[in-house]
Amino acid sequence: MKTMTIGGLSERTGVHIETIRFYEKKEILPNAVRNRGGRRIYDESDVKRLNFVNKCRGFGFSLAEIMSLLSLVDTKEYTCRQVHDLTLEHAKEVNRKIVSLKQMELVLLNMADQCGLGNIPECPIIDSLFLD
Amino acid sequence: MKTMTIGGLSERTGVHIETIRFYEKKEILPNAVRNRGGRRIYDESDVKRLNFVNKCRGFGFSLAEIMSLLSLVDTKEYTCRQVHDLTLEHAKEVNRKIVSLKQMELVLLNMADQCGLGNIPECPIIDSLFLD
DNA sequence: ATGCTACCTGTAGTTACTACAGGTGCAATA
DNA sequence: TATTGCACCTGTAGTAACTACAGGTAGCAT
Repeated sequence: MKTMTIGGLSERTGVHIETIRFYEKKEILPNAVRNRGGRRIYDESDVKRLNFVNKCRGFGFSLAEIMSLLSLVDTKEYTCRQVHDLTLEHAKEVNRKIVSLKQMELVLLNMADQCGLGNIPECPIIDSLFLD
Repeated sequence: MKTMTIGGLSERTGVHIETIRFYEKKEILPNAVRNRGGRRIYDESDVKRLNFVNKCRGFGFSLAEIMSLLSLVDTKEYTCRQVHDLTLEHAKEVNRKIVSLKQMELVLLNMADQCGLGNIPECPIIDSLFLD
């Protein structure tokens, strides 16, 4: 029996109401069952699914990736190895981002380091950025 | 004398033609001078400014941040210290991203590690994501 | 004169939401 | 029972930073 309102689901999962409706429109969540008045009603299985989606988002998976994970789950046509590989693939992607951000950080810190901290308009950062 | 076409500017800077027009619309670049036929023409100062914008984007500055940097430069009302502080601020932001990505990476690798790599449907990753 | 390419404008699509506007269900209070 | 007020409804527009397209024109070479 579904009795939870969209507001209740939102509170249980920490996902904004608008985002829940957005996920439904994008077919990440199934079309919600409605009560007589036309309002969405949910139960524990909806909480589980939405938590899954939310956790995956927290790990940086895109909605497209989450959809493919969910369709594996929905059809039950997944193996542990498939999920393992997808996860590792994603971890590699995350690592690539880390590496490039680290490089960026280094350059920024170096640039800042070369500043005289003076109150004069000349600034080596601006100068170097305008070069070439 | 401006003689460079938008295609030339694009080649010189590595910035797509559409992006150059987009920057103009967003007022990051000034409205381009036009030739008799109504086409945009550029010179070396435009190359410099666009390179500045492009480098900043490469360092992860948002267009809004770049605009504020450029307006400092345009009005010549900046000091080395101001630019230094903005740069350091941004470096901190980059660092925060790195930290959270590292956490994410760790969790993903741990999850993958707990997999049996088997061809059975049961998978601890899926199970743990569906919990709570 | 013809044809080709580079250019022009304006609009729509991308990702993952968020923020409205204008209208309705539902539960509690007077 | 009537009314208030909140939670909900749909649909659209806005966000960032572009990219892609459609339908039309400039300019150059042949």
